Amino acid sequence: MKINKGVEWAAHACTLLAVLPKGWTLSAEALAIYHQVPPAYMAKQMQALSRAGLVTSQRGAIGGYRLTKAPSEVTLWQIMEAIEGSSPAFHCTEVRQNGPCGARAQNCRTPCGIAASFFKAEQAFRSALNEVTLLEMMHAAAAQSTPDKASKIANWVRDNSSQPSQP
Amino acid sequence: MKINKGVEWAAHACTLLAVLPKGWTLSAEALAIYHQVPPAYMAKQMQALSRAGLVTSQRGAIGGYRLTKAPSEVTLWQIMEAIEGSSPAFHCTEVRQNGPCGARAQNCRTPCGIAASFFKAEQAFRSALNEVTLLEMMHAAAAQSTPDKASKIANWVRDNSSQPSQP
DNA sequence: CTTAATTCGGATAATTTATGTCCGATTCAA
DNA sequence: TTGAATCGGACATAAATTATCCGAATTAAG
Repeated sequence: MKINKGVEWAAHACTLLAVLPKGWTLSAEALAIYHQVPPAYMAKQMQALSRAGLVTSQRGAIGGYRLTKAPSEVTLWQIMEAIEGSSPAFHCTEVRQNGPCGARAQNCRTPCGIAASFFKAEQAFRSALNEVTLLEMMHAAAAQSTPDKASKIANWVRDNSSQPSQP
Repeated sequence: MKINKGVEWAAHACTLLAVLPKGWTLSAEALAIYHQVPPAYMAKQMQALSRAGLVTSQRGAIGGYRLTKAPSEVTLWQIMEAIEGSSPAFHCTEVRQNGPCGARAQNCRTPCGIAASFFKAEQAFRSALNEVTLLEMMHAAAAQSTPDKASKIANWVRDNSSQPSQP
């Protein structure tokens, strides 16, 4: 069981987008440079976030991404789900129906004890991630940051973000 | 994020070993036939369970596997850990130290908010699996079984298990 | 209105991991 | 001694992750 690297990148990218002035955008390339990760792959994660509706993309000359919702309305699970999909990690292959003593399909309407336990555990996992919002991650990052670093970030964001004209 | 197929097989195998008369064993091949899965790959999972100490292997003629502990002392997490290993699913690559605004390593002694949240969620996952014992899985399987199937299993186990001599 | 610049987005390779197989060395009962 | 069975590693295959490329779309500027 391993969580995609893209989930980590997407979470950090969203945290950075959250500190952006309202209406401004950061391009996928800028996000890749900021986090020092492969640009094309970073772009792929952003596209997944866009498909999931967590970010809005702005095309064209000074385009980029911005958050769709307020940071308090975005959870870590939503970000992970956008990248990894929502299918369960434990995929029951109905082993109980196999072999010389296999059960009939008609007696397998409800999941077996093993599958049920894994579903429950995964639900606990999702719930824990759903309780963490982007706002809290921003605060956690700010708490670990130094004043020096904070201004460095503010300057970099100012120099690398853009404000598309409003329609 | 996907859980190895072997985890499911190992869980079912342990559930079957749990109904075995005390001291008797089932070979990896018998377990593979019972669950209708590739014998060599089933054997690989059993070897992992053996390394983890959950089952005891008996080599030689009429050898096989038996549970090491009582079913009430074996949890679903122990089985999963034996197959998948205990390394976390979320591997933090310390993205915060990268790029133009990267933090210094000396300021990264504690995990960032994102990594901490994932660790917590994984802990919830593990705890949920740790609360499910093999005994409960036996009971769940028995509850879903029919009298007809129960005797079928009993007969099959009688015909395919063996009782090594005690030292 | 045209052009050039810049972006997103899907299609496409490369790499890593998971899955599945095979065979010799070892162990034990008959 | 022999045969049966396991263990463990080495070896193929399939799948998923990781990474890259290039066209279509969009927009600012000339």
